[in-house]
Amino acid sequence: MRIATWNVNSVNARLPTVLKWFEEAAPDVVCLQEIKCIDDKFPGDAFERLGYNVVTHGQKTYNGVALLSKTPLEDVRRGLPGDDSDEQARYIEAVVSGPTPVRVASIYLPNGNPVGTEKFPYKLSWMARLSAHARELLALEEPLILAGDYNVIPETVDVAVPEAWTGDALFQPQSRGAFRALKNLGFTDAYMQMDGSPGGYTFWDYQAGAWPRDHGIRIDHHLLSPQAADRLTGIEIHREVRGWDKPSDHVPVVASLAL
DNA sequence: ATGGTAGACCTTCTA
Repeated sequence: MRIATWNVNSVNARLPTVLKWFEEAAPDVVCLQEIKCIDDKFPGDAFERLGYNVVTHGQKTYNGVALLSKTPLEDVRRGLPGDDSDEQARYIEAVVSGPTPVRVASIYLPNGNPVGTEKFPYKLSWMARLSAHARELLALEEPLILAGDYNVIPETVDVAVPEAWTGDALFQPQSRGAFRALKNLGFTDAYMQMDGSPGGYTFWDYQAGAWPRDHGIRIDHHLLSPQAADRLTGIEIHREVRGWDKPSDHVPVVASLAL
């Protein structure tokens, strides 16, 4: 089973590109982020025609996440628990049915910039809520994958030009520490487990020639529970997609599991 | 030259 995560930066602006990748890569499960539309505006028909079941947690203009799967999605949760006043659509979770069911979450972690505004503590409190929820999910002792745009550069090897990111929320010690704390609950970072080589970037800014200069960062991650990590067989970063027409600034990342 | 691009959408916010 191949499980992908992709921040598409508007599913409607990018629909032909997204569908092209789906047809070429034929993933079994996809976690989308930044769909940038409400549920009613999500182009579900186009994905259903390709054989996917679709669940969304959308929002007008900003954010929005979705899960797509070739097999039915059950036990759907929309929104991260822990703060009923949080109106940002950044989390959806479901169980992918099959011989070995696997629980999958599509995560769009807050960016947090600029540091020094209310956005940064929002990021950190959202990460604390994610860790609290993840702890409960780990207690189920099931195959579990938390995949998405974490908006965290874990280590210096995960950024081409570290000095350009020192003041950025994605590379703050607090952000990186919170990511390590989440991982240390018992998760495996699929990329580090299967590859781990420097330069495994998943995002290149639209500005300042970041893509042609390969000034990227690795911020899209699959975190696997022990029951999922034991079945992990590979990780692929589809970086060529960044060179397509009208690309997202993120590329798809695909984890393979023996399920 | 305090830059540069992209998307939603109504003038500015988010990234």
